[in-house]
Amino acid sequence: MRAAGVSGGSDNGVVYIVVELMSAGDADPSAPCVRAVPCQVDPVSGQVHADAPVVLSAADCVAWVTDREIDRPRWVWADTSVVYDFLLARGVWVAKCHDLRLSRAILSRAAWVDSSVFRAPSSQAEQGAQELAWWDGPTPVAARQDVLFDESHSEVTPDCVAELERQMRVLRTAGNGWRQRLSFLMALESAGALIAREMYAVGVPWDRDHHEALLREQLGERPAVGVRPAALEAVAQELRRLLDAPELNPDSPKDLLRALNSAGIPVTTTSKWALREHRHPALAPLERYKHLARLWTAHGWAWLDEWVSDGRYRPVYTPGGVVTGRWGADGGGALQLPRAIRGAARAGDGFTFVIADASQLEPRVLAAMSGDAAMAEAGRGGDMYQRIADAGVVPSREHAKYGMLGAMYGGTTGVSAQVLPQFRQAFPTAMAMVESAARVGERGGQVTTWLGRTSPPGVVSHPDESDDADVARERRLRSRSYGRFTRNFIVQGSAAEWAMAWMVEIRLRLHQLSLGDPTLSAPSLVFFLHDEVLIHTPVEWAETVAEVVRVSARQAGETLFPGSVVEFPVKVLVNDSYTDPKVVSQGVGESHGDLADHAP
DNA sequence: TAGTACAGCGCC
DNA sequence: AGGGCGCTGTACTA
Repeated sequence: MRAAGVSGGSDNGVVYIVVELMSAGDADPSAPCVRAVPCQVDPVSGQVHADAPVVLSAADCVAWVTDREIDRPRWVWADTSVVYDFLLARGVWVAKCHDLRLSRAILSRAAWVDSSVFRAPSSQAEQGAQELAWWDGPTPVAARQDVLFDESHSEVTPDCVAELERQMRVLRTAGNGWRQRLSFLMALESAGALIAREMYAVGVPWDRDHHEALLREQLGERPAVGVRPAALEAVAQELRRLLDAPELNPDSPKDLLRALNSAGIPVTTTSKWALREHRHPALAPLERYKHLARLWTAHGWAWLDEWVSDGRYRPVYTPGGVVTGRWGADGGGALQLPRAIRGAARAGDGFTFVIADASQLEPRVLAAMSGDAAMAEAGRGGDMYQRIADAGVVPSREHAKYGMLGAMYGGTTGVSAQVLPQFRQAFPTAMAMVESAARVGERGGQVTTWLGRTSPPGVVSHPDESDDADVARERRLRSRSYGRFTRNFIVQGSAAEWAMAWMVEIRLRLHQLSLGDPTLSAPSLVFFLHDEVLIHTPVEWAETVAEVVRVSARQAGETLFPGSVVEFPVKVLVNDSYTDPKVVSQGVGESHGDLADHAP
């Protein structure tokens, strides 16, 4: 299957259907609910030719498209989280969309386009300016489903067709190569938004009893509100005794720091890594206290009450929520679920999880985008860090790992700085790319990811003779810091693009699978963590799904980096609970996604 | 009382 | 070590 949803490089001939919700209706799929405007986009000018609007029910949405023999039109709407939630609740699955807000954010920051039309209304200045501001603002309360169609809140009626046309025109101010990449990026970002809402709708099967047993084991019984759990209070008491500080509140860093200093521990911060430099009988219990306190406050009973219902944990993702293009999370801590509680994610009866993560994704993306042949070669057929060590570039796997992290993050000390010269020599092309990105950032310039997402403008600050030494030093530090950011931006952001392409491929293939068996028991993507996905699937499809995950990784690499020899192996694990493929399947996981998978 | 800054730690 | 986040409690400001 060619992944139509991903190959958004060209929009020639694509039919766009602009969709707006027009009536709350009810859950009845036959009730009229959306106004749909079929459009064609002129490939040269970007002009949008709109047909007459049609009013559709949810049931119509699918049938109508089929009747018109349109294969997978691109649905266009202001906000995926508003319109798609509405459609999903009525059983409408959408193959691909164009999220106007997410796409506008990409285009309006992109270095390679002239986006002035987003800021300069051509006519009807007052009204026009308001509408332009609407597009850049947050989703208005009135558009959210909980208060949908509450007219009192909406002062501006956004014109989705007009916004689509603005975006298509802006896109065409980019050179041909960047136009295709940005177009692709918008397609990926929009598809990601679909996936994020589908994940929310499905949820991760979550075993409350298991989670509570885990809490009881470590913290004791659930305490009254505002009271420390017994086990935590016991550790606090022990700390007060060991530090000879009867009034100590270990939750107060200030209080704690004072107590530590009084006890003769010369630290200036109470952070875990600083304390590990010292020896004192209180430090082990303190680390234990911090661990338990975190578990209790962030992922304890209150978390369960708020985020798990009907046996499902529903992660709230915000695609494009991070400057680099990574997804963010909004409540529930979807991107910070501690390993310690992941075991509470348990597959339902007759189901299991396919857990997959991409091995050493960022270095591989760096190798591919820079075209560094040596780095690509180091990633062939196995553990990249081990192979770098084996090749004699550095003495050990650890050196290779920290060297790579230093290259991508801008490490200046320790092992990462120490092996920099060897890395420069062994991987000149890749190192030149990240170091060039760093220099651009240091000068206050902007860099872009592989698909053209652009870093925020840096702060340009020129030296001045009147500066004293401190000011000059501060400016140098800021400049270096921004350089580390832009250095990492190109890698982290491009890796996020790979991850989205991977997930979109997986989604379309899983959908193909379920077409053959249109029952409720289809495999679903339920969780995502930067370079890792969790799929809930009927047991009998687990191996098929595992293969889908591997094939999709290969396809994502080929789609993003055509002709590149860089491999993107994934570790795949089939398990009834959410455990870590990195830990559980050393060796085993690789044999799933092994060399045979990458053979021509 | 409400909002915000910061420290600290969870994840990648 | 170095990049990106979200969430929590404490401590502080308005």
